[in-house]
Amino acid sequence: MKTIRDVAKIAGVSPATVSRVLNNKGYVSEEKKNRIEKVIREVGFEPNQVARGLAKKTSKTIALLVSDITNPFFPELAKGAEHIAHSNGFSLLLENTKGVDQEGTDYIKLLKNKYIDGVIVATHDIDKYLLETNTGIPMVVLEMENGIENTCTIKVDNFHGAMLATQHLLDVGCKKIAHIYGPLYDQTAYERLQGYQQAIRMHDDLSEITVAGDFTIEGGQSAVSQILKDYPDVDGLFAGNDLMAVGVIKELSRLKIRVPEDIAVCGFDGIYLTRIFSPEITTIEQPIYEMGELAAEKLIERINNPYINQEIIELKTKLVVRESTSKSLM
Amino acid sequence: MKTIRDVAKIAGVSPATVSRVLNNKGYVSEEKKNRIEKVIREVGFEPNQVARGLAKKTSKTIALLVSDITNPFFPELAKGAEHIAHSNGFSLLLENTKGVDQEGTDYIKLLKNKYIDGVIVATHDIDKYLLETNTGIPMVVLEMENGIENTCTIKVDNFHGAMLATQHLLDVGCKKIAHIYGPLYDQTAYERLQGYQQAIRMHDDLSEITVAGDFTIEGGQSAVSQILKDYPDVDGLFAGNDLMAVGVIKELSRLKIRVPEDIAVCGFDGIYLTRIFSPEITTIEQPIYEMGELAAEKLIERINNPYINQEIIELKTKLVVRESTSKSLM
DNA sequence: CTGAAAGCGCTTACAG
DNA sequence: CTGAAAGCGCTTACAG
Repeated sequence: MKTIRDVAKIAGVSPATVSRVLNNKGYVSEEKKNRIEKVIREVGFEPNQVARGLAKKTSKTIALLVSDITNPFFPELAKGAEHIAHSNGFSLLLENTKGVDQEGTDYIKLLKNKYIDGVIVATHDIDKYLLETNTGIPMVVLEMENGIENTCTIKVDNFHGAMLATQHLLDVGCKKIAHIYGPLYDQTAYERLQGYQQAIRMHDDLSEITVAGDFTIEGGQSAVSQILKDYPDVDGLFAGNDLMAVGVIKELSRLKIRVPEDIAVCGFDGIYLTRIFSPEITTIEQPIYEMGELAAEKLIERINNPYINQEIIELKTKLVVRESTSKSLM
Repeated sequence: MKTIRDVAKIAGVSPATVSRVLNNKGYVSEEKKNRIEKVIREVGFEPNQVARGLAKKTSKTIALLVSDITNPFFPELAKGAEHIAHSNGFSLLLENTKGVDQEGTDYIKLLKNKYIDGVIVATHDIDKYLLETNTGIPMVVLEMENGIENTCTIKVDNFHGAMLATQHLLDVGCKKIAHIYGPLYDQTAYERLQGYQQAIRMHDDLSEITVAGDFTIEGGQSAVSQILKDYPDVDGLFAGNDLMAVGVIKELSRLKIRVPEDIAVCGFDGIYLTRIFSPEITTIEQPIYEMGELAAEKLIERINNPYINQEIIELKTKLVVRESTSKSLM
């Protein structure tokens, strides 16, 4: 491996001058600049990122904290984030936080010891406030917050989306609609529940039916029997996320209840699975890949300018109608 | 942030001695050792990984190269790899190789410039031989090779698995079984095709029906019409991977052909999707998560001892029978 | 057993 | 505009 000293020697200049052209900062004569660039190309020199990192306290890498990469929401997000990271010369460190290190102290250490330049937090497993105050590292938080000092929060209009979902079920003729909500410490789950309730309350002849789920397939499955026990005449189910919608449909299929003829089902998130499942699942779609890209963009913006204040970005969701609610198409 | 000098000063020793206890190498008196460890704990000292990296030419991170993390095979693999990486103090860098940088020169640069300690290659998008010869970095290759000098290859017995799948379709009463194979530059696809052919040839009354697919859902979908055009009486389909099996079932459902009553379907891989799809999909299961773990273990073994020779590990697959072939259960 | 010194490969005031 | 020097925070022969 060539070093900056090798380049300097060949070009007949000092390492400092080479460094200047590498970083495009400080004055350097056109003539030397050309000479140095030529040598760099000829010997195939690439600056050592670790050495540079030590000197500049940077690593050109950002971390993505997700609870569990096997949850299909996250690969899409990760791909979007990685795309933008790469186009800006950053690498992406992947961390699964589920089941590890409650307080996040290990992550704090990691981020600091490796000079990680920024972090995208898409998990509830660790304390974001602690992370922020203890590292001072630029941060973008996804999907789950009311905003944290010095960070950018990216979320979607869960409330509105949930209203859309509920209204859609009414539109296709459902008379009795239940909602399976996610864990309420998750802001997302809470807002969606509120949206459902609001939509129901706008109609005097409807009443709320809600049951707790946990955002997993199994949660969706077991919620079904609970609902049917008390409300055997339910004809519409709005699941708080797509994974639960999948569970719901599986369970209904097991019970020989037809979707959407007997019960129409709508999910939330827009993970790829809703498109390939059979029946294809109606859902409130979030722009997941784009959220990943935006998160990385905002993060890099903050890395380049640490003095940006708190910021909250709310993205639009949209209803995507598919087989699981297409009664009229049957 | 405290440095090793701060610790040394407080403990009344030299930085070199602190370094010795940090690395647990070289002699240091019990008394000083205790004193130093106490100070380290008290001030909460953590060695700076970047500085250490520069001195030792290491980064305590391994890279995982996958073609596309949104392909459901890879998150499971990544999770397994990350688990082992973390328990050994390594971080995981994630790289999606699809559509970027054909020759892999960018990756070569990245790996060298950041002192990446090792790399798990689970993609066809870049030239592994080039990678090996140009970086000299420890490498584990997945699923796709006959072995490369100085690397560990982990694969499954695709041939045997494909025979199992085909035989299983025969066992449940199929008389006319077609195989949709993946792209043949993929060793995996080739071996599975061979396994299918071998199983068919063992029966005089059967003949081979094969059609090319591309390991995607869409590929599975379009293969169905091709097969049905020429062989309308097909009653068993063995898809070269699970994604194609999903496509096959979706297309059959669209054509109102029942699975498994009219046509039984078997996939290959054992991705999580086969368990949650409806109908649940019979498949030849690979231990994906465990492969991720094993890859990381083998890699770390090689990082710690660079003189390990070429190695090929073949794991067993197993048949998992589910609804898509359960004719008798209907 | 221990410390001073040099080195890992860069960057960045500083002086000229 | 340019170079010598010091520094980023560790590690590792080397001498004692």
